[in-house]
Amino acid sequence: MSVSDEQKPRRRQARGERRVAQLLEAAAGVFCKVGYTAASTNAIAREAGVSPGTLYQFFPNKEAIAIELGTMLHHRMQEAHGELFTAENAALPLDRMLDVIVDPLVEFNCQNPVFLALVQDSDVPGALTKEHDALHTSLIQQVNTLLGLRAPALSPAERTRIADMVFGIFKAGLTLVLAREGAERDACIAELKSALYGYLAPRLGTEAMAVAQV
Amino acid sequence: MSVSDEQKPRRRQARGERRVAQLLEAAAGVFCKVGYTAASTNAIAREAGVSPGTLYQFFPNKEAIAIELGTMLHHRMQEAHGELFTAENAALPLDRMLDVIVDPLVEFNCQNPVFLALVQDSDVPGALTKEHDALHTSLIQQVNTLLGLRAPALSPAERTRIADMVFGIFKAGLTLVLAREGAERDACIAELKSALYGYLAPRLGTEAMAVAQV
Amino acid sequence: MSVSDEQKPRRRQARGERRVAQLLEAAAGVFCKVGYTAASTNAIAREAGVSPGTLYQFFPNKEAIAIELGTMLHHRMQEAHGELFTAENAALPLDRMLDVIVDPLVEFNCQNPVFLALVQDSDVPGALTKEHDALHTSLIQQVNTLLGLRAPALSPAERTRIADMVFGIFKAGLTLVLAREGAERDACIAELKSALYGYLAPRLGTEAMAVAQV
Amino acid sequence: MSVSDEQKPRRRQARGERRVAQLLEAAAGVFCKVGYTAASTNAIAREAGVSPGTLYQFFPNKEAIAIELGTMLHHRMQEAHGELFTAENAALPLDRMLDVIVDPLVEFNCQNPVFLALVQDSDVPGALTKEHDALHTSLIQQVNTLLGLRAPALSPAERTRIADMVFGIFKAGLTLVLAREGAERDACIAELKSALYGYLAPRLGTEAMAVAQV
DNA sequence: GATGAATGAGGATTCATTCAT
DNA sequence: TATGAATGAATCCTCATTCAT
Repeated sequence: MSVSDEQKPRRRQARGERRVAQLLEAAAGVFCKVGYTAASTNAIAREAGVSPGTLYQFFPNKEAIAIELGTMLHHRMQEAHGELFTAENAALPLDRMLDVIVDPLVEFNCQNPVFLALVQDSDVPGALTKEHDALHTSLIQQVNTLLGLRAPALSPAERTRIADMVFGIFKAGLTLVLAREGAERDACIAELKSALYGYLAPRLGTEAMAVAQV
Repeated sequence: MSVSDEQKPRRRQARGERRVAQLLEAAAGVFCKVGYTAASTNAIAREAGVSPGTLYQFFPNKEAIAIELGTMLHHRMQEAHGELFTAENAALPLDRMLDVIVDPLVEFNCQNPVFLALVQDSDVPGALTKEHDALHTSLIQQVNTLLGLRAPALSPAERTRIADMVFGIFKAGLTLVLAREGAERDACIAELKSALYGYLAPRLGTEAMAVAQV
Repeated sequence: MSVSDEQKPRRRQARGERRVAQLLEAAAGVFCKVGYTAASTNAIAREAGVSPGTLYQFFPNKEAIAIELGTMLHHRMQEAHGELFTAENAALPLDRMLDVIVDPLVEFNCQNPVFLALVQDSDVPGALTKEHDALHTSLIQQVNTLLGLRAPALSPAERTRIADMVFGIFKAGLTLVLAREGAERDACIAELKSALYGYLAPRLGTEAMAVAQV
Repeated sequence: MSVSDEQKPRRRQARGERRVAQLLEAAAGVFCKVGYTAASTNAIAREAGVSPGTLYQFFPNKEAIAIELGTMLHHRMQEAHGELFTAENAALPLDRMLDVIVDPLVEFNCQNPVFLALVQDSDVPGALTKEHDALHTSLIQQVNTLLGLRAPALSPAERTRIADMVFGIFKAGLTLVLAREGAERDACIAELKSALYGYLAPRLGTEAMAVAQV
């Protein structure tokens, strides 16, 4: 088949994908401004400069927007910073490990503040379903896995608890970070890392680990 | 004023206060179930067993309910546990200090889970105004003061930052605590204290302080 | 308790009941004009001269309006004409029985044409649920019972089938009747009775029955 | 005109007719499932596996689909069973006549249940315009004509009335028939014929007629 | 004070239809 | 032709708030 055979369909898809991107961006803005619950699909459509009907041609309902937005952010984050919760990183000295993981995450969240908005909805009861929670769950799972690599002696229950706590501290710190700018913001980032360090040092040790050869 | 002049109003006040209490309790239930934003005043009135009109005889609008609920919880907490952020407590060894402050706070929040719901709304943009934030602000201020007592060398900016972070960690931990029960919950409480300890130890020192005589 | 004790509540109820009546009447009009499916709750509210919100203070949804309208018509019919499917009537000569039963039914339907509109919805798939169907079911059941009195030899299956058919013929005839006026209408009524007579005569006999003494 | 001039259009017509058939079949399915009013053109297009735009390339609006579906069914019926309302059939003994006419009609409707759905819409006010009614009208006209052949003494008004009634009874019976299966269904068909027999016997006589030579 | 009826704008979502590609 | 994106009015229904009683 010729190129044009593929281009025509692509253009159609392209228009749709552009719209989807546009809508997700608009949704991001609205979610940031008023939170998921108070965000109205009409407002999102308006922000995107399209009619309500158009929105519903791409998303079956409001929650689907949040879910897709979450997925997209997840992808975007991995594209931007690669995999962060790796065995290599897990083996670094604790302070290095935190730098290497927290800095990109914070950086990403500063540029995509919806991320936090979405993830905080997980703590508002009734707002979302399990699917919506996928982003949240997946992130905690990654932390959990990293903990397993770094401290294999921890029981699964302990690991889960620590992962939950780490993620909670991260969200809390991120909230502060995003509410500040400039030097204030940087100080906050340092504070967050310090908090994580203080919490994790007794559990993970501060030294680099010997890594198994591959 | 004559006795009767005072009694009639008093009775009304009494009835009114009962109503207010009734409504606040109902609001607490609804806020916990669906969050502030999604809570409807009609639902609150229904839960309280009164008509919507009655609700509006005691509160000018939905936000006022949240505000007053916050105030009430604040009072109730002080009644239940006295002042926690005292100079005496500030002088305790860090682990004791955390026990003495965190345990009652957690205990109180387990019995009044709206507290967290309200305080978390502070992180949802658009949901509330400054007034609503009073509870939040006041609590952070108390932490701030305690930090001043415990570590007078900290700059105000540092103190504010640490207080914010401490409160963030506390909210995060509390969220986990309230989502669990029994032994799981207790382990979470320990985790929370451990996180605070790890964060604060380098800043506040772990030893008891010599207290100035009063 | 004094009379006033009862009157005050009554007045409140009275306003509501007036509204309900008003809304049901409006719904009747709209259902007649466009059918149940195409009828919009906003149109009903508009027809009743109230806001959409008011409608929903009395009915939880569109179907409930139809159900209540059906119930109300059922009651109204019994008030207007008493019980028609009685043992006495069942014992009359067939032509008399039809006069005695069909005439009041037709009369009632001429004054309440929604009845037919509602009952015909039972034949449109997807339009209604079981509850909505109650009116329909109950009427057929009454025919069924009458058949049992008149022709005890019929098997239950036969009786059900005949009742269904009788009701179907009745609806069909009624549709014709309501579409005509004056002498044409009267001729149609005669036609309907004639159809029922021709159908039932071989099954029920045409003579009066000996009735058991009471 | 050259061959190619005709072939291209022909092919298009051919493709078009396939599309039309596809769409009509899809519409039949949807109308049966939810009724004409609740059927959405989007749903029909989806069911047909084409886009909404395509649908509107063949039909100017929703009603046109119903109309054309009616026409198509009409043709299909005549193809399947030939002309039923003939002078020969009119001359048969009444029970034979009913067998000969009703059986094929019922048979056809069992295989094309949309027919009934469409024809019942004629009784839902507001749903359709005169054009939509063509199917309905034409069928009644055929009954009317048959009555004229069988009972020339009837006045036109009487004939119309009887034709309407016959058609009403037929629709009512058909509704019952289609709601049942197997032996139940057969019993219903017998019931329907019996009802028509009882109604028509006094008007048409039961004996065969002498037919004029052709 | 208390009630509950009333409001009407706004919520999510659908739909018949049109249009650019 | 076929597509599917686009529309915007209309759907059902909810909500914070007000008002007559």
